[in-house]
Amino acid sequence: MYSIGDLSRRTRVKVPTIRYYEKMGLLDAPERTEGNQRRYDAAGLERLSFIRHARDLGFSIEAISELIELQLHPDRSCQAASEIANSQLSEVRSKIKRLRTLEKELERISQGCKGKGVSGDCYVLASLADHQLCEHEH
Amino acid sequence: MYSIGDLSRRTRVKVPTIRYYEKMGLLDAPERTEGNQRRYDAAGLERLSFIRHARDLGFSIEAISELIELQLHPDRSCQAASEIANSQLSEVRSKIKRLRTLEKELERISQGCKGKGVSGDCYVLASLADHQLCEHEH
DNA sequence: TGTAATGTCTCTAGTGACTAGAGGTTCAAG
DNA sequence: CTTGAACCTCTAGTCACTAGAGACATTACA
Repeated sequence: MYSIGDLSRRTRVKVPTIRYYEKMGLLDAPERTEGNQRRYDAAGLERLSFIRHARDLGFSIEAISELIELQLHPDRSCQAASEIANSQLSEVRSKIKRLRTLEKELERISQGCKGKGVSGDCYVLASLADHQLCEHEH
Repeated sequence: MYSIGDLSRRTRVKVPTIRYYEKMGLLDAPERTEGNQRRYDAAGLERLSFIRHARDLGFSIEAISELIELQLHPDRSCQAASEIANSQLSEVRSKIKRLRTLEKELERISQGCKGKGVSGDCYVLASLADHQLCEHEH
C-alpha cells in the first residue's frame, strides 16, 4: 500500500495534483487509514502513471477520462481512442505551425534591434506598433 | 472619437477584452460621455493595435506592459525591449521543440492503432499505460 | 514511551487571459 | 419619441493546476 507521497515520488506527480485528479474523477477514491489518510494499491499507481503519461503528451483531462473509460472496457471498439489520439496529433501539428510563423516573425523583429539604441528608434517597438512591417500574417 | 465598439471592430479585439486591458493597466482609462460610456481617441486606437499585435505574437500582458513603458520614453535605452523579444523568441523555440517531440510520439502511437480493433488490444491505450513503449523522452 | 519532524487532511483562493451572463442604462436612427 | 442596439458594472467560469492556512496523523529516533 502506498501513501499519497509514495505515489507522488513514484510518478513525479505532485501531491495536490493527485488529489485534484481524484476530485476530477480520473482516479478512484482510494482506501483510507483509520486516521483518514489515502492508501493506494498497485492499480492506483498504474492508473496515475497512465494519466501522467497522457498529460505529458498533452491530452486534456476530459480526453483522458474517455481513454480511461475505454481502458475499463477491453471488449469495446477502440475507434474512439484512435480518434482522440488523432485529434491530439492534429492539434499538436497546428500549434507547431502557428509557432513556426511566430518564430520567423520574432526572428526578424529581434534582428532589427540589438538593444544598443534608444527606444524611440527601436525596431522591436516600431514593428509592434505597425503591423505593416510584418512579413507573415499571424 | 471612437466608442468601445468602434475600437473593437477596427482592431478585432472583443469589447470585454478591451475593458480587461484597461483594468490590467495596458490601456489608459479613456474619456467618458455624460452617460458614462468610453470614448477613445487616435492614441487609444494605436495603443490597442500595439497590444493586439504583441498578443498575436504571444507576448504576455506583463511583457506588453514593459514594452509600452519603453514606448512612452523614447529616450531610454531599448535594451529591455530587445531582451523581451529575444526571450519570447526562445520561449517559442522551446515550445516548438517540445511539440515536435510530442508530434513524433503521437504519430507513432497513432499509427499503432487504426481504431478497427477492440480496446483491450489497442496500441494507443497500451502505449499510454506503459511508458516503456515510447521511443522519445517527453 | 515521549517528542519532534515530517506527512497528510480539507478548504479556500490565486494563476493567465480572457469569456459569459445578469441586470441595468445610454445612445443613435427613424 | 420610441425602439433596439450598444454600452455599463459586477460576478463567476474556463483549464490544470498551485499555494497557503490551520489542523490532524504517522514515523523515526532517544
